[in-house]
Amino acid sequence: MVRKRTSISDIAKELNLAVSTVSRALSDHSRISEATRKRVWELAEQLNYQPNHLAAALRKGRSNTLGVIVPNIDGHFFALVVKGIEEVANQAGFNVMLCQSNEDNAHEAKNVETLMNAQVDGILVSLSRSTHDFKHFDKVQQRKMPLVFFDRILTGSEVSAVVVDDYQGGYQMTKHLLDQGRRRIAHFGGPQHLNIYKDRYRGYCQALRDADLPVEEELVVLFKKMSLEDGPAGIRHLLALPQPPDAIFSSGDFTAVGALRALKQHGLRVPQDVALAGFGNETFSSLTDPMLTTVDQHCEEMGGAAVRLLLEMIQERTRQWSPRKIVLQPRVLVRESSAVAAAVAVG
Amino acid sequence: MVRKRTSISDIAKELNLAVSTVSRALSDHSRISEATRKRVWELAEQLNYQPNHLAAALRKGRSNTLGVIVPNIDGHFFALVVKGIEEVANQAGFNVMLCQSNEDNAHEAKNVETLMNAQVDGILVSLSRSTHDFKHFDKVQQRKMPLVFFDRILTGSEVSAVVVDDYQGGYQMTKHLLDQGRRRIAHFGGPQHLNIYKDRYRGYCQALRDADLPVEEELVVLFKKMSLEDGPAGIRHLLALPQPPDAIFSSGDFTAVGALRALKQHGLRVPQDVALAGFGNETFSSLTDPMLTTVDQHCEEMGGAAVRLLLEMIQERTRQWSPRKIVLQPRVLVRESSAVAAAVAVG
DNA sequence: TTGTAGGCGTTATCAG
DNA sequence: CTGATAACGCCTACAA
Repeated sequence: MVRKRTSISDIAKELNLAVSTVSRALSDHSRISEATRKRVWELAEQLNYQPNHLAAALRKGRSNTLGVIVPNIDGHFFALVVKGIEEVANQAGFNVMLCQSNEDNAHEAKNVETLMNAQVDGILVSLSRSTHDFKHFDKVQQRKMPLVFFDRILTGSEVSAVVVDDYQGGYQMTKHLLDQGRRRIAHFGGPQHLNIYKDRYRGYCQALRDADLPVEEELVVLFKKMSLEDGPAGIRHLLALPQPPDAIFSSGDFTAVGALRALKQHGLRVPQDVALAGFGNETFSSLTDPMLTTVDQHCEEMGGAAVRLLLEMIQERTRQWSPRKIVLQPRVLVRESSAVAAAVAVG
Repeated sequence: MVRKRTSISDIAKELNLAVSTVSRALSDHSRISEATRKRVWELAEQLNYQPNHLAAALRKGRSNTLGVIVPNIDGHFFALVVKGIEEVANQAGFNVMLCQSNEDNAHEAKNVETLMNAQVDGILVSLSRSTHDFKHFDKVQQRKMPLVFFDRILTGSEVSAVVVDDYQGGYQMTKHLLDQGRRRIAHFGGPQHLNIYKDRYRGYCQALRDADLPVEEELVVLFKKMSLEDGPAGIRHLLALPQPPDAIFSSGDFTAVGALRALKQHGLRVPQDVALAGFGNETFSSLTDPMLTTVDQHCEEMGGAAVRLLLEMIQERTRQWSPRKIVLQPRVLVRESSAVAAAVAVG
């Protein structure tokens, strides 16, 4: 007794109506007599009718599904962004198809293909760390498929995007460390072809300059992955200097925590000997001892904003969008690792 | 100049073939002359033909999409499970549609509707913490839509599922604490209608009994959410006892870390005064000071296994599946918070 | 080996 | 206000 789904035509037959009439009754759209509208709805309810979205999608040319590509989902940041994306998308009646690039360029390209084939109505992307060019997005743009980037984009690219003002984040954080009286501030940074790491670094530099301090090359350490393990490596480098730093601003929380552990092992006290600040407000950053000063990026808002931007593009009939950028202001969270007297949020 | 996507019939026209021939050539399926096969593929390539999956899905009655419902995605556990799900699903040519229930029953019910309407070929679910019954899954089963639960299921329910042997996890962890010489071991648990919390608790009880120790009611604290904030609350309760515990086994890492912080604030040393163990191997559990002993659940494997089970069900033509359960063995990770001499992984 | 025809479930466009 | 009919793009008997 395998029940087939009831379709619009089942209802039509039962009620001696034309399918088109039923369709209209169901979608409330055109002019329909209240009487038949009611009859149709009641029977639909009774037969537990569920519209076949695939058919509708095929007919209408839109699937009501958004594609999302993120480097990964097991970090705090993207998990929250995805949460924001999903929430807003669902509210607007869109489903979300999720893909992870695993920080891999080739995988990302495959994801793009997948989503295009799945006929999504638009794509949201945050670039993988190994992505240096846009060529796998060419097809998307040729197809005039709405495309919005978030957080990670290529430096200097002209695309629609929602990003955090990483420059401000880097600037404010460095300024905070300066305000604490620190003068030799080191920096742990990530790959500079990604806007986020580049901008944080730029903010750091500018803050130093504004304080009439030089940017000392030996105090800047750039990593490829900004992983936990990079922390100890960075610390080794810094402590080997003739004049080690009295503060470190890391462009990522993972590396910061790695550094924290390494500093402790070297017998240095945080923040007394070395102040430490991260970036990203990962879950664990408030669970370390001392708790890590970091920068919050409004992850969920970012996801929501990205979806709204994408939906706008989808709604516009003229498929000629000019790149539009939304910039969110980050927030410095001062915690124990940077302030001798623990303080509250700033900015 | 809005390019329409090229369809199978465009190719057919261009090559003076029937659409069916092209279709077959493209899917390599039936017997086709090598010559035309080649011609078709070449033109397809040249025109950058992309199959319209919606149409195929409509025709074949399967969308090659799996639906996933998780309580949330911003914790380590589900993020990793989803990663595993996605990986295996993609390899098998399936897309993943993601929904979060936000630990809310009503939201979960809505998610189910959404996925059914999206015509997914099967659904993977981990129950929200506020879900006490299966009634919103009735329709899924009526429709004979493949359904697999993972991790969180209702205690004693007969469904296909992939779970961790939480009983063993609880047992082994408690045994580990006993092996460390602890005799008054407290337990922080979660809602008992969920298998995971119930089984961890059962394991705890049995380990005590096997050591000829009583399960003392005052040492067992059950929480609704197992959040970070529950930790301090639990600690307050335990320290107010005439005879406080010398160890705590928490059914979740968050509560454990909250407890860790509270213990420190009370001037107690971990593990010297109180040994502490969590459950879940959250990212942060290895970043605390001391590092937290916990239980790893093979999250990604769980996701993969769940997908494989679901795919099996999808492939079976007879839509008469008998509930099948896969049980993964957890792994106790001994770290600083429970062992005076830090040790290695056990089990 | 290839072509013909019908249909998956909806929606849109015409008439009536 | 309602009905008939033609797509949407693809697949699959069945026929040639």
